[in-house]
Amino acid sequence: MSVRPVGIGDASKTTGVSVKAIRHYEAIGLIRPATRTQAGYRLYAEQDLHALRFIRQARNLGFPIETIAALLGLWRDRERPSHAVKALASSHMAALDAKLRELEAMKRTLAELIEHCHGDSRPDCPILENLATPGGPTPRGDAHRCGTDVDAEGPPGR
Amino acid sequence: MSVRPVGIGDASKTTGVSVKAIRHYEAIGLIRPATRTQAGYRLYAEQDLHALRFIRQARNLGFPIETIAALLGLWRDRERPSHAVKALASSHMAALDAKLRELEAMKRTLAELIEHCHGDSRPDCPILENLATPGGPTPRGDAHRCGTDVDAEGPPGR
DNA sequence: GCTTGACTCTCCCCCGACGGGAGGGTTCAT
DNA sequence: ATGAACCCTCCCGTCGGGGGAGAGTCAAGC
Repeated sequence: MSVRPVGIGDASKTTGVSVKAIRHYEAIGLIRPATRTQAGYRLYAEQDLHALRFIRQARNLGFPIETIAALLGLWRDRERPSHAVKALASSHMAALDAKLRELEAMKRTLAELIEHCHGDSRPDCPILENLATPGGPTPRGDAHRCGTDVDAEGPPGR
Repeated sequence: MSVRPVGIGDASKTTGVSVKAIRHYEAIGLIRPATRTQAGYRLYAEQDLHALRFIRQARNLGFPIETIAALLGLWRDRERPSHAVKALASSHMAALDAKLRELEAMKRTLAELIEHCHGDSRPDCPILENLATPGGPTPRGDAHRCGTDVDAEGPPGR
C-alpha cells in the first residue's frame, strides 16, 4: 500500500489512465495541478489517484469530460442531493440512447442492402444503386430490380 | 430540370451537403476540383451533384470518408465485382456493430446505476459510489449498501 | 566520475469531419 | 451607386487525447 506520492508513470499504471491523459486532464482543469518535485516532476497522492480512477470509470461509461467535471464536484460535495447525480446520469443515458438509435437505424439499412447484394464477380450491386438513388433506401415491395439494366442509374462517365 | 451547371449554394440545396462540406470534400480530394467561373466561383454539373448525393447517402449510413472514396471508385468502375462493394459494406457493418455493443454495455451499466439511485435530496448515491469504486460495477447480489455509512468510500477532503 | 537507460518535462502537430467567422471580391436588382 | 446575397480563401475550434521532438532528471552499474 503506497502512502507516499507516486510519479505520473506509476499513477498511470495504478489507475489505468494514460500518462498523456493525466497531463491532459490537468491542462484542461479537470483535476487540480499536481504537486511537483524540485525537478518539476508531478507527484500524486492517494486522493489524486482516487480521482483519476473515478474519471476512468466515468469515461468507461461514456461520460463527456464536462459532465465528469460536474460529477467530480458532486462527488466532493458531501451535501449533494442524489437527484443532481441522477439527473446528470439520466441526461447522459438519453444521449447514449439517441446515439444507439442512430447506429441501429444505420445498421438496419446497411444490413438490408448487404443481404440483397449477391457479392460475386458481377458488377450490379444494390448497395451502390441505393447510395446513388436519393429517393428511398431500398425501394422494397418488389425484389430489387436486378438484371442487366445496370446502366439505368449508372455513375457519371468520369 | 437544371442542365446548366449551378453554384455551390444551389448544389448544397439540391444535394443536402453543406457548402462547407462540399469545399472540404474537394480539399481532401474526395471529389474532383470543381470547374470555376472567371471570378473563381465553383460550378457543378449534374454528375457532380450525383456524386455529392452519393456521398451524402453514404455518410448517412455512417461510412467514413476514406471508405466512401473507395465506394465512389467502385461506383465509377462499371467492371467492379459486387463482392468488393459488399466487403466494404460488411466491414463497416462490423464496425457499427462493435460500436453498438460498446454503447449498449455502457447503457446497461448506467441504467442499473440509475435505477438504484433514489434521486432525492439525500447525499448517498450508488452512481457516485460505483464510479469511485474501481472494483466491480454494481457489486450486486445484496442490496447496494445504503444507509448512513456514506463516508466509507468518501471522496478526498479537497 | 561517467555513462546508460528509463523516466519525465514542455511544446507542437495529428486524427475525423467538418462549423464558425474574418476579411475581402462578385453579381444582380433596384 | 448602393445594398443584399452570394462567393472566395484562410485560420481556429471542436472532442479526447496520441505521437513524437528535444531537453532535463534520476538511479544503478562500472
